[in-house]
Amino acid sequence: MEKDITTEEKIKEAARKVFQQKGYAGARTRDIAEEAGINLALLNYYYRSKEKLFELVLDESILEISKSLRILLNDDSPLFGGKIDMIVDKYIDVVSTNPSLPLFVLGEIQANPQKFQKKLGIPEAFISNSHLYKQIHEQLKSVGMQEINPMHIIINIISMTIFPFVGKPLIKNVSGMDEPEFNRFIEERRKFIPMWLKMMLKLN
Amino acid sequence: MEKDITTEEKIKEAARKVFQQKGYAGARTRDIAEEAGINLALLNYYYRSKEKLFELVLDESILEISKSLRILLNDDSPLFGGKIDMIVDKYIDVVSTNPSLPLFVLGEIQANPQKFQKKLGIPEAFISNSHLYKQIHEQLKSVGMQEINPMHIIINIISMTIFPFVGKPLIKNVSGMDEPEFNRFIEERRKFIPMWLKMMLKLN
DNA sequence: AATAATTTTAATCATTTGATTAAAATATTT
DNA sequence: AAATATTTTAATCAAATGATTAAAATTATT
Repeated sequence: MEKDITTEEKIKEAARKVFQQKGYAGARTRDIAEEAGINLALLNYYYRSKEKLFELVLDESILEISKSLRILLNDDSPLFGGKIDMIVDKYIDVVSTNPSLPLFVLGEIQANPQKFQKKLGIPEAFISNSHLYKQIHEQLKSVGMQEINPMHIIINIISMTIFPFVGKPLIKNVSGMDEPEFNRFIEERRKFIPMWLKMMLKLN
Repeated sequence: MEKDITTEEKIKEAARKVFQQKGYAGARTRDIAEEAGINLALLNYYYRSKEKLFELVLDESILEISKSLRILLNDDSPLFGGKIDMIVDKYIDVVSTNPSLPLFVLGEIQANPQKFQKKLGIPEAFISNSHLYKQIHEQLKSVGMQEINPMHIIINIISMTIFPFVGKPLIKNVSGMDEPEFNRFIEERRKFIPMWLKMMLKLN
């Protein structure tokens, strides 16, 4: 019983890894089986089909992304410098923990947009209902920049944080950074991104 | 003769479209043939194999990206507000013209990193030799922020510009924007991104 | 321990898919 | 116009790949 769950979980973890690296179309069920160290038939025994297994992995991936976004958006501490530091720090943590997640999900959406209409649903203008959105709106108004849609600032947080991970191989190449240098580069951004955001918001 | 080139070109354009949408693994040669309105065998007649055709499309894609980056990095006008406006404007133009290009290339790198080692080569720390890098360095020094690696600012330009395209479906979803709203959003960023960059550089 | 249920495996199937071939159609040259 | 070269097509092949099956191995139950 204990071992059953272990095998099933082992397959899902292998699937997650292979799907994230190769995408749905590029992943071979045999690759997943080998990665998991199991017989190919077991994959179908536990998960019926490649498609079903993929749906499972994808749903969990989307959930993770939603969760991290919700943390970012709905932290209810008042908006001042320290809050910006904190949410950026948390967000970088999440992305660092699963660096290939964003590119995986974005790539699958591009390959199969219609499938995601249902999966994502319409969260009723999710961002603009968030606490952070309203706080940014207030702050921008108070410094006379109410013509800026707070959405821009939120997209900037996400862009400046996630893009270095999405573009990592390319960035390492055009910058000449090696792995440790790149990691230091990311660590530096923990301080700098909040600083830049505060400038954008004329905060402090 | 005229018609030969047209057919050949038609196939390559169809391949570009299908590869960009589905990726190498997800693209069927039959899809490409159908998209081009030709018989499947013609694809192999002109390009030998799916792989060869893909290499061609990919090489051209990488070239386009390199080219746009070079424009950004090596503009030799002096660094002041107007220059920032100009390079960001140009860069948004390039990305708008081919919005699915970045995600395509980044996805293929993730699926097949080793292939890109050769393809990209090591351009001897490309960015840090650039004119823009040196200008940003000077500017940061002159306002007492020499501890900031200019690479950060360049990555910020690229992030804030490209990420909205890479993440477009997801952004539209979590923001509730429709297509025209999203386009207006991008247009707004033409003004805002230079403004934010000037704040980061304490320029003006 | 015997029986039953569950898990795992090896072998095989059927479909998809990249590629080839030989013939037909079309264009070019003589 | 005949001959030759080029382009296009329909049919087919072979390999890859997702999936199934029946039997073997293992674990749980009685």
